[in-house]
Amino acid sequence: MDEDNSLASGALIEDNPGEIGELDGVLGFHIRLAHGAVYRHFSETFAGLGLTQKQVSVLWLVADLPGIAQIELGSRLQMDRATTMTIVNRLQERGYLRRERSESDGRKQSLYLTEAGEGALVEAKGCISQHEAWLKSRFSEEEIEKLVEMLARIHE
Amino acid sequence: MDEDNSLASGALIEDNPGEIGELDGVLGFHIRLAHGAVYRHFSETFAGLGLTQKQVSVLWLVADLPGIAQIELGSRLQMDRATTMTIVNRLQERGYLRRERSESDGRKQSLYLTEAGEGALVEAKGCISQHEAWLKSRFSEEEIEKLVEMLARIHE
DNA sequence: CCTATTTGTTAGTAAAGCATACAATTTGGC
DNA sequence: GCCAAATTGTATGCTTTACTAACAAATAGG
Repeated sequence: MDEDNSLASGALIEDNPGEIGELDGVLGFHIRLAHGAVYRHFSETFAGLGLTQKQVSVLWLVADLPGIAQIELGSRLQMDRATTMTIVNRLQERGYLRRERSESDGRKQSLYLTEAGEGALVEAKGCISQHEAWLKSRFSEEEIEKLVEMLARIHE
Repeated sequence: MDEDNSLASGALIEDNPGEIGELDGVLGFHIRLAHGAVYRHFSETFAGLGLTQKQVSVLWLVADLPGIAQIELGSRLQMDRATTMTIVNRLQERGYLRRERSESDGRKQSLYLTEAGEGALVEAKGCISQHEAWLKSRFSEEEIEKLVEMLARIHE
């Protein structure tokens, strides 16, 4: 069959802008060692809600920026338009999100949370709190701050 | 279509045994923050070689344990038999790996590196060195040790 | 006003990973 | 020694994810 040279562009850092520093919101971390020894902690936190991390991210972002356009949403979460479509579609089908044509620009869809969507986000944030409690049971506040600070340094 | 409740079992920790502590071999790390702000560094290190991390892991493991059975290899890298098959197949097609029926157990395939496979692994290790140099340009040795130590604590 | 760009949408594609089914082999109870 | 059960490898097909390409509607700019 085909080869699986499926790795990305080879760029060492693939990141996005945004603010670091809020302890509030650490979802997990993940280190790869060589030899396949993958040590990680992933918050599969949202499994109980039937939500993926990406979906929660979308809800969260729409809550922060009501009326955000799909293209802007996708860009902030590093998804292309097609991928954004499928995620927004599913959230809409579940009744968590609604679309409206933007008045100022008829090409754009303005996204808003429904009440159900707000409820789901509240639940998701509850899951994050649980996860953070777990994190804090293992690491001191200084350690986590140090970790976040180190991450910030990656992007300098 | 179907829902995308594709998350794993909900287990908070999904890990594997193995030794931590060798600075030698840190391939990258990756922290997820809420709200979709994903800060990470992944070593797309092997892209230039046309190898994925999993493939390198397989080569590495076979080099360490010549004659290892597919099932054992897959288990150590947390892949099921089918996934292991495809990866081993591709590496074999490229001439990096060869299979032999185990003499002691006719069900098993014993895996060995070819010379080409050893060469590829050497190259891959070179890439890791480069990556580590990058890491060390940003973090002190104590910081990395601290990081690895923190990871170890996750699994206690 | 006409062309180029942007945005959303759909459809098709490729890769990763999994479950299932099956064959060959080994193991264990009798 | 014999037969059922378990193990291992293999092939097939499915699901999920994410991408590209093609297209339509709307906007922007000369």
